Amino acid sequence: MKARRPTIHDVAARAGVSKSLVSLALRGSDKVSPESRAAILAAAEELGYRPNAAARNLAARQSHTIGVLILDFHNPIFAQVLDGVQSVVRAAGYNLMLVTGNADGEVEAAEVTKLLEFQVEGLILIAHRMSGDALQRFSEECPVVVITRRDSRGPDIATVSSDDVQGGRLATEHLITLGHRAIGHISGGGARIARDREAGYVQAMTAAGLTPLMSAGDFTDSGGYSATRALLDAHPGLTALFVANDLSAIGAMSAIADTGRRVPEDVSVIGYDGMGLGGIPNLSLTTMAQPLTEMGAAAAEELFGRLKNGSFPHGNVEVPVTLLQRGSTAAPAIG
Amino acid sequence: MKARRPTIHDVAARAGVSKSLVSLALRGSDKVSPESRAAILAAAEELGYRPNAAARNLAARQSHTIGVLILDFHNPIFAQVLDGVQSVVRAAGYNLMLVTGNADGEVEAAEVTKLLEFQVEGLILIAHRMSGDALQRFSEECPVVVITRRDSRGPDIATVSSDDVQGGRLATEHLITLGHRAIGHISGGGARIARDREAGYVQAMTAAGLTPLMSAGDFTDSGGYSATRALLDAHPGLTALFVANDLSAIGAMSAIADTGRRVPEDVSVIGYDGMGLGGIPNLSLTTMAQPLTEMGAAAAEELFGRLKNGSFPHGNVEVPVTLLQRGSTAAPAIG
DNA sequence: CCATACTCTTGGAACGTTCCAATGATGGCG
DNA sequence: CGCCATCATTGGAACGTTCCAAGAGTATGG
Repeated sequence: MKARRPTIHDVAARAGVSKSLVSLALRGSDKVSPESRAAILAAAEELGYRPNAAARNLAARQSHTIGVLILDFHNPIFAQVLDGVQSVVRAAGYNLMLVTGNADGEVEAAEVTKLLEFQVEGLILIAHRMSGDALQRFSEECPVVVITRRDSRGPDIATVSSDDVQGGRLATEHLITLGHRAIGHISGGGARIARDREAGYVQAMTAAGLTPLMSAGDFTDSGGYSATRALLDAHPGLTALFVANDLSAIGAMSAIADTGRRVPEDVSVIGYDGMGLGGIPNLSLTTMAQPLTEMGAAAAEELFGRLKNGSFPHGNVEVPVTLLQRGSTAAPAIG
Repeated sequence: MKARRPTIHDVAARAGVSKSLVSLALRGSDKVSPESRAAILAAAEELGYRPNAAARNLAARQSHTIGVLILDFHNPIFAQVLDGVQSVVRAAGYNLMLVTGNADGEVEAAEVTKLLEFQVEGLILIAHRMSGDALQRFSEECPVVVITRRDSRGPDIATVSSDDVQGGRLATEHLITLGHRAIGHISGGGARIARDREAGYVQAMTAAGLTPLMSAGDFTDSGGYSATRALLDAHPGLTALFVANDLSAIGAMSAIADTGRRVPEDVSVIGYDGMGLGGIPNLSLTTMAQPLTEMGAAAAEELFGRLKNGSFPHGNVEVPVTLLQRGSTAAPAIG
């Protein structure tokens, strides 16, 4: 079958030097004579030599690798966050190991465990569903930065998040200001962030003397669709909807269309996240926007600050959510 | 700072056995006495022992890991493909290492190189932009399965793809059958797949005696948007558009809306891919659908077949594209 | 001309596992 | 009672690197 991969010894033999010098030369040390370097590079090239990362990490006792957990690849907002993470990590010359647990806390913990077995030097969680306990245990082994959630804190845990309660409040107030009274909420389920946004909604409604009307989605497009169908069946008089995230809001708008209503003429819709797709005028979804790519970059900066200087530069970064008014919200029809 | 991580030796000492027995017990061998097993498990637990993957892979001379390259995390269709890959890989008890080159062939090659340094046993490319040469070289080091592209073949390369020329033809013929004559095409740029779909479009148009009218996008939503604006400016009389992929089609629909036209009353739009979001009635995008998750699963099956039996079960899998007629296409307005 | 410094190079000891051949203990059987 | 098979266990040699202390050779300065 396939021949054994050439090792550093093979390169050394072919170049007529010791393995130590090959190691030095290949890593670009300046204490290798030009002739030796040339011979070594040529030998490596001819043999098709490829260093063994396992051996390198083992011997060097460090991996130069950051582990990243992504909540869900189907939601494009996480790709935007990942862009920010990746640019900083690449600039620092580090590697990235990327995993997902498909929004299941148990699977996530198993995947993160694998990352730790690979000796990652730090962990960035682009949202997650793990228990506080699990997170705490992981943070004892390497520094952790959590994006979007802020419920677990500690000396080895940094967070990059926004105020979801406030965001939920602002979104609801936008609808109230437009003149809506019958305002529903499609929640994101039991997750922490979902409950915060929901709490903001309830606060704003209560403060305005209005009755909260809710239906539970799950942050997915199809979940948003069915929750909206249910809520519209129960309360046909709704004129506005605050949906827990943009992906669900896309589903909600479909549900609205399917009941013969128009957006925003019959029902206004505001989402949450500021996803790229939402920026497309066609969807034209009014939303509470988070600076997604910046959040990813900030998380990576926190981590490298910690890796270099022993402590997180900020520890807990709070980014603003801003109302991005587009075409899916309007004043209610008179009557 | 942090204490040195406990090793297998520490566990052995604490359990009062040899390191070899610990290794055996931890891997679930049946030739370890129940008492020893219990003692070892307890010791490992108490010390918080975590095996070192680098050492394991080095000593075992295998990584039990599959490398996966994803073209672009922003396009949700690849998440669907990944679902299929992941389910098969997990069922086989293998690990996954996931990378992306942000649709840049050079970066992709660099990322794949890192995967090979980690001794991945196989490679799945969920679309890619690398040169045939680069691909060939990689395939000499481990078996490769390419999804969506079929232009590189060889004994160590399998493909899972559909007939993009045919798909482009079918999409165009759908519009022709509806009665359209002024049919434009928003292409995906110079990539192989893009050119194939474009070729199908040109074939169908020519066969029907119609003039092809094209504008180059780049498979992204914003690229689709601007290419569509340009094409509509140049040819205001267009009544239908075949767009190279769904993500671009979403952008195209926005552009159409921004010029004051409606879909499908003024302009029909057909996309390509069958992305999940397209299934939402609101977007309601007619599309040429590929069985995305199945394609991912099929790719993984090919790879494991090769790993187990030395040869790919099929080598080149062709999946069908089917017309998924939804609300974005209709007969042209009379006049 | 010798001591010193500097440049380049080297062999061996790690790193934390797995694998293997070998060892000791136990029990059944003729 | 001795022999053999079976079972549980062991130490040492890999795996392919990096790191380190030390060596060889050459130039520098007194």
